[in-house]
Amino acid sequence: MARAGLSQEAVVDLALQAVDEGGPTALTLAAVAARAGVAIPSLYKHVRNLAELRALVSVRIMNELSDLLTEAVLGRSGDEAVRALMEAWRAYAVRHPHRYAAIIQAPDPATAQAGERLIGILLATLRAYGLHGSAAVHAVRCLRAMAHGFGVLEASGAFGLPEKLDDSYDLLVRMAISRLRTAR
Amino acid sequence: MARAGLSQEAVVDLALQAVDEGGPTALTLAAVAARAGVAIPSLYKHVRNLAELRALVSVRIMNELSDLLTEAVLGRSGDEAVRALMEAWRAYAVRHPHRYAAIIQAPDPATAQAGERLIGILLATLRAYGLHGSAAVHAVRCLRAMAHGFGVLEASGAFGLPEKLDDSYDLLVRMAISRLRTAR
DNA sequence: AGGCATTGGCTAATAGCATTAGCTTTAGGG
DNA sequence: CCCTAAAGCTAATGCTATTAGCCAATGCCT
Repeated sequence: MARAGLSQEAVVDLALQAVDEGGPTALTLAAVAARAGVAIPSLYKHVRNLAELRALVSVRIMNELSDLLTEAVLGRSGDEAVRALMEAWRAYAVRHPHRYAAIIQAPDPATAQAGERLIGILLATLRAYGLHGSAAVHAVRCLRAMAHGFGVLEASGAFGLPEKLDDSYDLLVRMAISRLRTAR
Repeated sequence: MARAGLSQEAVVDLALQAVDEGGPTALTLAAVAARAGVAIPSLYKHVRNLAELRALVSVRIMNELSDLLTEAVLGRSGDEAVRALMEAWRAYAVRHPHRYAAIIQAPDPATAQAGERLIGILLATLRAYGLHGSAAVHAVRCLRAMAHGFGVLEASGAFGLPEKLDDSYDLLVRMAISRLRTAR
């Protein structure tokens, strides 16, 4: 029998595909195996169990987001960088709502590391405001809470009113920026 | 055989208990039935299926939160009201992290209604700033994104650094308030 | 080239879950 | 006192993850 030529990478790819199409609850070993054209137990050769697969998916998503944020702040600084960062963040959540909804996982070492990378990007962006140490940490947490909260709510359809979401997000970003400038 | 004397209310009570102890994934018909001292299929006399039970739990949680927020703003207005509101919100998420994590559900009519009640409270609180119509809607969305984002991240243990979370949240609230005052 | 260990696939079996069907018993109102 | 509606039950189905153990393909080493 010809081998399918799977790998952990490939399995995670297919898992992401499943998430994109059916949301986080559609990430099932059966769905991934079907996509791979393989029997379910074969997946255990590449992944310890479903929990690990979920963690791997989460890490992949966080890294994807980190890449986009890095690209967004390249060549910018200060308010402009923060605005670009926040816009890129939301753009990712809007473009891949299901994927974004799958980002939250039980805390485990692998995802923690991916999360630290994300935080590092934010910290670097805030250096332009002269924020270091604890002040920067607090500011980063605020940016995360804002972007993540908006992303989660938007992705889950919690904003039902007809007002434009772009305008709401714009206000949110201005809330962040104005305080950052004075919080030096 | 003596009846257990269940009701939809009682089933939701037990479901909430299960969520509190084991998180959203612990909300299973088996767990609820065990708590009720009843066979699993008996639950279907009180609840259409697991999805409906989840929605009912979500509604219950949102209403609980709404009650707390209402109480928090009673007798206050303006900045003080917003600060009390945000503090109460976070306090709920901290006190019941698992419960808070179970709040997000697929959009359905019942939860939508509970969500509108929450939004109504926020809108009323913002009236003190002279915010009406669209401006108020945008501001409400920002408050929701901030409080919810922080709550989700804190409840899931995403804030690992030693800096005090109280201070981070305080900065977040100040970000909101300062812009609200000038956004009239 | 040939042997052989490693690897990646398989089938079969188990156990937990939700859901449905259909039966029995309880409780309470005429 | 009956008898109907509600609330419980058991049994059966089908989906899920997971484990055990088998077999074939791959590729390295001589």
